[in-house]
Order: sequence, then structure tokens, then C-alpha cells
Amino acid sequence: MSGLRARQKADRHRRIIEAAAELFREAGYEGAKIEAIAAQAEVSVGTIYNYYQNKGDILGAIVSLEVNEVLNAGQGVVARPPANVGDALDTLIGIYIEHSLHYLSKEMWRQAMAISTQLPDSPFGQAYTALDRALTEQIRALIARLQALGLVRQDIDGAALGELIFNNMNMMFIEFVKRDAAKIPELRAAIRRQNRILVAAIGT
Amino acid sequence: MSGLRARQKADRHRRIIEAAAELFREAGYEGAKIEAIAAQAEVSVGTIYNYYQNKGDILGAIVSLEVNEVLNAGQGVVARPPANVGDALDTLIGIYIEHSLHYLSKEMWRQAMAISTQLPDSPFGQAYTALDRALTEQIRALIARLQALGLVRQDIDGAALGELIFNNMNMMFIEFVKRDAAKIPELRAAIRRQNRILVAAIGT
DNA sequence: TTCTAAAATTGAGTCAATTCTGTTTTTATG
DNA sequence: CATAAAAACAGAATTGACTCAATTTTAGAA
Repeated sequence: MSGLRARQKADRHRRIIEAAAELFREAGYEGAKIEAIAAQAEVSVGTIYNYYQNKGDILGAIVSLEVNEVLNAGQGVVARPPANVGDALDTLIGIYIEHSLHYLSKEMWRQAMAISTQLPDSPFGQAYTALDRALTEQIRALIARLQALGLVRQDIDGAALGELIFNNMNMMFIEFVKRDAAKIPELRAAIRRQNRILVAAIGT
Repeated sequence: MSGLRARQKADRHRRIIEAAAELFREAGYEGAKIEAIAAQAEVSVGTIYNYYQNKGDILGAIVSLEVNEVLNAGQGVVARPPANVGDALDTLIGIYIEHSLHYLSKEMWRQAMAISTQLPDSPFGQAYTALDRALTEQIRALIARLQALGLVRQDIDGAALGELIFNNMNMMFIEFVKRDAAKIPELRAAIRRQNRILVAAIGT
């Protein structure tokens, strides 16, 4: 099929996202007015609201792109993890963190996180929760892999451990985006230090 | 001194907070209009903005009251902790969680958390970060206490451990307030399960 | 090709937070 | 006491996200 209508729709979606991404980057989330996004995308304000429930959902679409790339990159580590528990965790978490500021500024992350807690039932709120879950799941998968390789004790509660590691990392990341001065290497070092306690407890 | 001006100021502060707390509870954060708060407090809209930078800061003042009570209650546990690492952590965390919904609804917590990430440099954003730090510090103090009592190994990195426990608990609490259906006993059970991994690793 | 129902678009209008400017109240001084 | 400076107040005006009724475009049947 792919009628005219469907093509125009996809095209408008793309134009809105591109316009928003550009303006968010240039002017910040608050600074990017809906009217400006509409003008840049060559649609009307009403049309934007036909495609997205609110301004946050536009940002949400951009965040989803970013996180999905990260999840993809993480798969490689899960498939072939370094032969050392600490390094394996550090490598996976490193991918998450290093990738995180590619498309999104700290300010955009702050807004995205804020919206996802403020409106947990909006389309974006639910999508963000699902992304968090997917990341937790991937850490859990890494632990299962390490258990299969005999690097992590079999009697460890993998589900609880995955959540613990993800929750700690995520909270550290939240604090990281809240402070503009915070640097990536310091964030990684702090998380490594925290995980060291766990690594000592679960390794064979 | 305590001139008329200072007294009126304190009185207006109190009236605004009381009016806001009542309306937030009744109508929710978004539902409580600034005009309504102003009317209820018998001041003008302009005056409210003279006292608080924005609507979020009013909520922030209420949240601070709540968290400070919690910190206070926690001190008792740190002073005389149960003679078992798992129970000690569970007791302290229990106090935090059970107290959390006394004055604040889940919706108010969501708003407060959102604002604190959205505007980390606003008065409330900074206050919220300080409160988080104080809670982390209290968990750290409990661990130090348990180490002094010989219940936790001396060679454990107490600072990192405190952060790990707080970050995990906080993230679980965030997810808890995001889901209206989530219940306190389940939250506590989930955190206990996660902490069990740590308890096994650090106990003597 | 022509016509009609459904889908999509438009932009002026609404609503509520925040800002701004002129007025009033308080304080401190002679 | 009178009064000028400082502080606080009031509420009208501004701003920007979001809504909605009217209009335009598309798909597909005749």
C-alpha cells in the first residue's frame, strides 16, 4: 500500500522530530517554543499535537532513539563479556554512559527524566519505564552469562542483583546529569567503586 | 528586634504553606491554582512570587518538612540498631518508607522529584539534593555503627556501601510513587531481597 | 471523472504560571 | 512627629502550552 497519506504522515513525523531535536539542542527544552518547532517543521501547531500528546512526548521520541542504540551496543558485551566480573560490568556500564550524551544534552536528559516521573502514564512515561526495564534486563542477562561461564556463583539471586546494579547506576546517572560540572570519568570511577563491593561478594 | 515586618513575613509564609498543603492534598499539584492558593492564604499572587520563586518551591517547602521528620526518626535506629545487619537496614529503611506518605501523596512526590531533576539549581532543587545526601549520610552512619559493634566487617568501604544502599532504595521508591497501585509491603520486600545480597557479603 | 465520508490540518482562542509596574506599608532618621 | 528610603504588595499584562471548531485533503466507490 504505502499510500500518499501514510507517506506524508511518516514525513511529517520525521520533520517534527528533526526540527525539535535541532531546537532543543540550540535553545534547550524550555527555550524551544512549540510555535518555533512547528514553523521549522513546516506544519501547524495543531498538527504537532495531532502527532504527539504534548511537548514531552516529542522529547520522548528522541530519547527512545538514543536508548535503543545503547541497548543495541550493549548486546555485544553480553554476548562476549570480558573474562572478569568487574571488567564485564564496567564495560557494559561504560557503553551506557559514554553513549548517553551523543544526541542528548544533560538538560534534555533532565527534562526527560522529570517528565517520566511527572507523567508516568503518558506515552513517554510508559516508554521510559520500559526502557529502564530493558536496561535492567540486559544487566541481568550479563549476570546470567557470567554465571554460565562460571565467573559468578550459581547461588546468587541474579534478578535482585541486576536490579541493584541498575538502580545504583541509574541514580548515579541522575545525579550526574543534574550537575553540569560532573564529568564522565568521575561518574564511572564512582560506580566502579560501588560495584567493587558486589563483585567481591558474587565472584567465584 | 522582631519588628512588625518580620512577624508579618513569618505569618504570610505560614499561611501560604498551609493553604498550599491543603489545596495540593485536595486538588493535586496541578489542580491547585496559584490564584486559589493566594486567595486561601489571603495574599495576592504577586506576594506568593515574592516569597517563592515558583510553584515548585512551595511544594519543596512542604517536602522538606516531611523529610526532616524522617531524618529525625531515623536517628533513633542509628543510635540503637537491631543486633543483626539485615534487620538494622530493614528497620531504618522501613522508617523512611512508612513515613513517606504521611503528608505527601504519591502525586506530590512525583511532582517534587520531577522538579528537583528539572531545576536542580532552584532553591528547592538544591534543598532536595541536600536531603538525599543527608539520608545517604544516615545510612552510612548506621553502617559505621554496625562496624563499631562488630556486626559488619571492618574492611568494607562504608561510604560506597551507603551510597549503593541509598541509591537502590531511592530508585525503588521512585518507581513506587510512579505506580499508584504499588503497595508499601511489596516495596519493602523487594528492597529486602536486594539488600540480602549485600548483607551476605558484608556481615562478619 | 465525480462525489462523499473519513482523516488530517489549521490557527485563533483558552487557561494558568510567571513577570512587571505602580502603590502602599514599614522602618529609620532628623 | 514628619519624611524619605527601602521593602513588600497588588493585580493587570504577558507568555507559551495546549484545545477545538472550521476547513482542506485524501481514499475509494460509483
